[in-house]
Amino acid sequence: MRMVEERSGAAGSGTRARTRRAIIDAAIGLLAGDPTASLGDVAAAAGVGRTTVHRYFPERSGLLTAIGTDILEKVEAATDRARLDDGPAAKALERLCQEYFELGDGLTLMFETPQLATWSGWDEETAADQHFLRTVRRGHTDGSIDSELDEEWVRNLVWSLLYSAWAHTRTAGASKHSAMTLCLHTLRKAIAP
Amino acid sequence: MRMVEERSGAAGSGTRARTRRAIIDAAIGLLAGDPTASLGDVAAAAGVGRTTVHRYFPERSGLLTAIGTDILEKVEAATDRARLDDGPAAKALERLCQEYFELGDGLTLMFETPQLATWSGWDEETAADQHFLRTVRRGHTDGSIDSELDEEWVRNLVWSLLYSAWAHTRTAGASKHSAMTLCLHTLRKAIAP
DNA sequence: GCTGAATGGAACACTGATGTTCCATAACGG
DNA sequence: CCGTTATGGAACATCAGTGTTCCATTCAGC
Repeated sequence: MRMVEERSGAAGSGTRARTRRAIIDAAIGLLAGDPTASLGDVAAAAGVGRTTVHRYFPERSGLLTAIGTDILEKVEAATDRARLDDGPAAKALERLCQEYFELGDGLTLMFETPQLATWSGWDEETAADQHFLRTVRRGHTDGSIDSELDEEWVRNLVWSLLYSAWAHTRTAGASKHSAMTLCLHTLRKAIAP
Repeated sequence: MRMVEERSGAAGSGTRARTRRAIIDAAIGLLAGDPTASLGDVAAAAGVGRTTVHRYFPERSGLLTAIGTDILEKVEAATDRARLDDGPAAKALERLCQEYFELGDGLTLMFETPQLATWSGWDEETAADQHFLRTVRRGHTDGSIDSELDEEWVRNLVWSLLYSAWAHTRTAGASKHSAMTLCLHTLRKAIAP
């Protein structure tokens, strides 16, 4: 018998936690390429049986929610690492850009997820989101960000550039580094006053 | 009996052409919001019976192909209207941006369509695409476009900004005009040398 | 090595979308 | 006004994905 475990996010016994991660990671990688992939495909990609997937996520929506939560956590962690409150706001956004870029497939998924499921956490104001918007406003004040660009537009812009950068590595076959360079170069000029 | 008609794109008799357009337009509007919408939903949105949809497009993929072709035509037309060869290349891109912006839902769909169907026409070099890339190169020469940004990156950038602009009207509830202003403002700064 | 937890696979019922056929009715056009 | 053309709706077969159950097997940890 096991105690309460299986609460909110993480799993309990080592084996279960590992299997759960394997499924979620495989699902993120697979759904980023094809949001309509079946649970059977996810199971195959994770290297487990379809039955096992259903054991961890009785309903498809449960898996989707778990993915959403997982990505959200990664976003929060990346935001923390970017130390948004240090130095000029414009520089902070560049650091954030680099951190977010490392999210990889999770990034792609965030663009396509609205179609996957009506995931409740997106439009809600997350801590990371608020911190971002606050930083843009700080940039308006400290003069490092063009004050003609309101916060929401800058947020959209950053996400778009990140998406473009990833697309650039795929379509133009560019290296991650050169894509990031272009991305930052463009961001810097776009938000400069 | 009807003659050859029904060739490549357009339909034949007036009534058929009108119904066909109604279905395609409804499908574009609907699929832009939910790419997984069923043919029954499309029929309802178009104000016709599900049977009629199947009569025009025996298979779902046929409808998807028709949509792709339709959007592609609109893109070509918009590109022509932008008169890319007139004036400084940077200004030409701004005009193009404005024209593309008017594509509306078609724009949204172009981002999500790769998942809808393996539509052959996307990666193929269309006339509009080549004209675009050529214009960017012209901008590198005439000094109106930052030569550190290669053609493909500028193309990705323009599409991203357009997507952002539309997203901005939805999420931030901005007017089309103010979204376009932000979009152009940002593009101008981003591509300036 | 032993025991319970974890897994894989087969078999099943269920659902929603797709695609087809047929017929009665409405609209179009000369 | 009449015949052709286009349409709507019902009924049907089919199919793929989902979710469930059961059982034999394997694995992990003590």
